[in-house]
Amino acid sequence: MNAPKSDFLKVLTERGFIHQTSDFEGIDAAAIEGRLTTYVGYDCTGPSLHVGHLLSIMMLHWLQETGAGKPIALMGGGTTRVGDPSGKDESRKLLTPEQIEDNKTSLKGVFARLITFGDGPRDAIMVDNAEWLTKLNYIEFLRDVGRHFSVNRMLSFDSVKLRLEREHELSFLEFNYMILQAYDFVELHKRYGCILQMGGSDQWGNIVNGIDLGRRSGTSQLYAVTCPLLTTASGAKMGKTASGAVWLNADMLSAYDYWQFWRNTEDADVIRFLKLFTLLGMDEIHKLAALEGAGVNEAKKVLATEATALLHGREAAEVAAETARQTFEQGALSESLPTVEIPASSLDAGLGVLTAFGPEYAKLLPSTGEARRQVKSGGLRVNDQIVTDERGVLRTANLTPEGVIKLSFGKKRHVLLRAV
RNA sequence: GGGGGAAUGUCCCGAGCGGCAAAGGGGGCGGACUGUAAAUCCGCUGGCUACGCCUUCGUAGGUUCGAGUCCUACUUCCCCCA
Repeated sequence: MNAPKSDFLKVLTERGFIHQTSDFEGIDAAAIEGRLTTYVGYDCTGPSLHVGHLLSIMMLHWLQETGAGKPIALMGGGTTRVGDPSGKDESRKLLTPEQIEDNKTSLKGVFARLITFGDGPRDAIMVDNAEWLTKLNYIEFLRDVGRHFSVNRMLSFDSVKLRLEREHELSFLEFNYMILQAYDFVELHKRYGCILQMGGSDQWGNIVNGIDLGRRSGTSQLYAVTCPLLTTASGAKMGKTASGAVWLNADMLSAYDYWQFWRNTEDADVIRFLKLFTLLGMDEIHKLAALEGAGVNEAKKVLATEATALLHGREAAEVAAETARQTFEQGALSESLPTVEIPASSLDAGLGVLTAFGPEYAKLLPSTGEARRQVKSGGLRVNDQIVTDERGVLRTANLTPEGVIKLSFGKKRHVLLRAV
């Protein structure tokens, strides 16, 4: 591939967003003319998106930022009713239309942080494929769309092949997912002149299906861009913290925890992530790249703060950074650590340590059994004192002058219990 | 249509003569070492009102003092014959 001429592809290329493209020159030309109306689809399977989705949202951001075209965030209100079989062994249990609707509402907020919505020609729009998918007539659909798909070929796609090879059930319902996604692409072209679909590298097959369907239905040339699948340098799938997925919604994962997630990046990933997940200029990133040894920690802090600021706002990011500084660098007690309120009466009565760490209170551990094991391996601390007695009890006397009890699990996770 | 196999700890892979909370990996978590990193080493890896109790081996029954293990039926998948 030749050097890109458009700002859009320049940025995407130098920041490492591109895994595969269907026609680099063609996309480049359309971007220069500013007519690269582009969509990315998001399923509504959960109440929040997670870091894995962030990559494609960033691509939409750059699309808009460089004036390459109009971003379309497609909510899969319709396709979610079918379920994408990609990469999963089991069928997901079907969500009710109500759940999907709730999820959709919950997902929306994140996009506005990174792309500008509105009515102008370059403003982003959000559409829901339920709008057209739920109105389809089966026989008509089969005749117009179904005839363009070869089952022989569909069977060869990874999403399908994986299930078949592993002897797992693949329902006819899920089998149709890729057809619907292809149809979406063509429909978005008809409605909004959309000519590019972006997505994760696992979506390549599905996107190309859409391009093929477009050609056969007489649309103009459609394009595909995929981004790499996110993994850490040591090969692990990215997007999990110790406490679970890295959600983008603030009510699912606090700004502090989000900041911590980025702070704990492996050395080898810092620069790559700065390019992908922050808006810092390349020259600035190159400066950070020069840091070595323990100095890399400075780059990690920048990464954490910038990434958090994008999603949760600058102020929340600064607070998270400061909380971390006090907690980790000074070993002091920061009152802005995640806090759980407990009735003062339960301290008067005495609260079992194991219970305090468990799912009812601090939620640092999933069960008291797990808490018990952690006591044995010295992983729990109360006010920085290692817990040695699993039958220990927290009382009012354990409250610090600030009126809290600091519970720590491992070296990195801390929760304050505040008596009220 | 006939014959032969398979399903195990709800993260995955995988052993399991009738006494089994069930071998071993991987992954995950904790500890040590570090820099809130990686690599390495050690420990842990069903639940609970906890020297005891409860729930787990595809589903439902049965035999037995006792079943993951034996029998019957069912479900799903694989292989061979037609």
